[in-house]
Amino acid sequence: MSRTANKGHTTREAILDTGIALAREVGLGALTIGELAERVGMSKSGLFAHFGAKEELQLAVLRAAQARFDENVSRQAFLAPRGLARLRELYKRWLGWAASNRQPGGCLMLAAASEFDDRPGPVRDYLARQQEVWLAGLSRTVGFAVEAGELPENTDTEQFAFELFGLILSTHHHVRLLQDERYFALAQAGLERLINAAPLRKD
Amino acid sequence: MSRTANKGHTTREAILDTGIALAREVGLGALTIGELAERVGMSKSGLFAHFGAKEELQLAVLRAAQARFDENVSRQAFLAPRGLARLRELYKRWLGWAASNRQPGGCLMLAAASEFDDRPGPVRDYLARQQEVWLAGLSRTVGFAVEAGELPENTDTEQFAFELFGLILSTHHHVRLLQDERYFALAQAGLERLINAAPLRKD
DNA sequence: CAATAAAACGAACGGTCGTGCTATAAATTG
DNA sequence: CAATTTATAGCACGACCGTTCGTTTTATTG
Repeated sequence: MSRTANKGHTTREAILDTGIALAREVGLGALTIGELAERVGMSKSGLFAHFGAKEELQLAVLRAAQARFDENVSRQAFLAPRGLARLRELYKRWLGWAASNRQPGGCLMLAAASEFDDRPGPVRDYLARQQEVWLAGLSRTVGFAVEAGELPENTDTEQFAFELFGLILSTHHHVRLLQDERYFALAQAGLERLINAAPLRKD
Repeated sequence: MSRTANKGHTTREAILDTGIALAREVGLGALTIGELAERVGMSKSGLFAHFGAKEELQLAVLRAAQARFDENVSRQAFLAPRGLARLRELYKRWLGWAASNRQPGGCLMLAAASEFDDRPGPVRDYLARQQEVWLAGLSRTVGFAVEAGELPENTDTEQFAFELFGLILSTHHHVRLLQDERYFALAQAGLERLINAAPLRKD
């Protein structure tokens, strides 16, 4: 017994890999079992047996995408020391993940959030939960820069995180729709303005 | 002959009204002729005859939504005098349009852009074109405030517009996904920071 | 009102959807 | 290697998809 890999587990991973790619192209809602099975090279029913329901497949794809995001963005950025260094590293990796058009489809979580924000159910719940966690993590990362004395003491970290998110979204939107890499420069300038004129708490 | 209204034109308008609402709920790509026909109260084939192809229906729905946006946001904001007054009015109306959850589905154009940014074709082309026009209009509106002396003379209007768009997107994203009206306050603070610490040209 | 044009319908088409079942093939275990 | 669990395939189902076509109803016009 090779511990990590039953046959089932192995093919399941392969399915999710291809599923992420396919969902990026057509959208998570339009992800179809037949098309996915064909790409993976197995039968519809064989693939279906792994998940038992379409919605379970969607959730599994989403969880797999989230795991890759955590690995490539969060975990890597956490290798940088607390403060502006980590914040900058996080922003750079996040931007690369979300708006890079090296691979088609952009960020699956952002696309899925936009697609499912009006469809109650487990998918939406999962996305909302992850979003809350991510926002809180962002605020904390900004907070470390405050603690390090690299941002004003009364910086509004939530406001900072909210605006940082907006910069990512604007870049994502414009790069993907208008296919113009020029927007990365605007994203960079936006971060610098956030740092140099950070939003302050009102009280 | 009542000039504006053949029977055909009238029902076409009704179809588009309902079509906008339905597309907001399920997404423009998942907009279905049968479901739409049922909601309008007519036969599938009868409805289909108005457009001749699914893609034409999608484009027609998109154009109708754009017309409503222009009417309720752009045109109304242009009643305010050039400068910060108009900019603030535009922002307020845009925010209300995009992120208000009084009616379900949020902004159709934003959702459609996210859905179609990877599907080449007329729908994507239309969305990209409208996006360029809108960004240019935003920059010009900011420029008027510069001309009025209400923003620094060397304000980077494109950067300003890009960041303004990010604030709208961040609000849209968070309000719709997390159902928390609190984010409107962050949107407002973001605009004030843009005005009080406007991005400047590098040269 | 009659003639004509426009609009809506109903039925059917080939496809694909998600999802059950039953049988077979492959991997794992003793 | 034999026994058994696990994974995959094949087939069928009802439902709905976009689209076509011929017919019927409704508006418009002279």
